[in-house]
Amino acid sequence: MNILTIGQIAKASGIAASAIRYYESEDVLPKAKRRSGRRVYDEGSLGLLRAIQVARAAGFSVAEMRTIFRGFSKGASLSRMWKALAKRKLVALDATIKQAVAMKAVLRAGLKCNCLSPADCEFLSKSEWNAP
Amino acid sequence: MNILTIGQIAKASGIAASAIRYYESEDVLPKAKRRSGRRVYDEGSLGLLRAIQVARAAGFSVAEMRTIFRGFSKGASLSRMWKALAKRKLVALDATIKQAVAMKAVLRAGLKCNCLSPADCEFLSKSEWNAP
DNA sequence: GTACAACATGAAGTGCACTTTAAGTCAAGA
DNA sequence: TCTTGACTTAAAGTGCACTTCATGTTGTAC
Repeated sequence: MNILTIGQIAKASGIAASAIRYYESEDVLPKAKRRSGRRVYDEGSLGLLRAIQVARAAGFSVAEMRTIFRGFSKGASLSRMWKALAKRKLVALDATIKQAVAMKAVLRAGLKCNCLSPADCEFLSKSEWNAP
Repeated sequence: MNILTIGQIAKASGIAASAIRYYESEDVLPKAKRRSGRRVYDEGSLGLLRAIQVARAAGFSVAEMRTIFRGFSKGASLSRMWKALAKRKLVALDATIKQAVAMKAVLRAGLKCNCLSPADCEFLSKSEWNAP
């Protein structure tokens, strides 16, 4: 396992170096080892950064990622928090997927629809997708 | 169709009145008619607000919603913009769904996994889900 | 050994999406 | 009529997730 500078993992992961420093300061990433002041990383960190990318894209906040990623290795009570958050998030992700599917339906219909305004668009007023 | 005050649609839609005024100011919502200064709405507006909720949840920005919702009724060139945005968004929504599915896999694995840290979690380092 | 790019830190700045505040207007009920 | 609460506006404030800046240090190439 060869070592990487922050610039190198930044490039490799597609996450800005400033963002990586920010995640470290926010305790989402563990404090990187320093070699004469500079952060050094290994390839394992790259996997973690990709996990962060996925989590962000899936709508996790920085605070949530702190719990998710730092909770991996911690003891019983933190682990319970982790599991509780993970379960809530699984539900939230299903909601996200449902919303995305609904919005896809809106857009596809919009691409075909010739209504004059959203307010009296027959499709928009249909209740299936804009349910309570 | 009975008329509604901003407080009433706010309650009915679950969107704060301040947010509704904000959407109007940002030209996402059409300017509401005023009755002695106060905004008045009809039930059609409720459908539009729900559409906005779905769009927000699906990751649309306010600027995008302006194009999406105000573009419904406009002429040829705006309609072309609308269609272009809608197509791009359909692609983006598929990406969102994929990310959500990936994160669900991460979380489900995490709920079963006994690794000591994310950095050396065998699952996290698996490449299927954290692909390029 | 000197120049320069890449790094370090802390603080301040940015953009988005609202919310809150301040000061005033309006309408309906006691 | 008076009070109360829901409304109006413009402007300022908030929280998040970073980015940029100012200043200083380090490692490598020449």
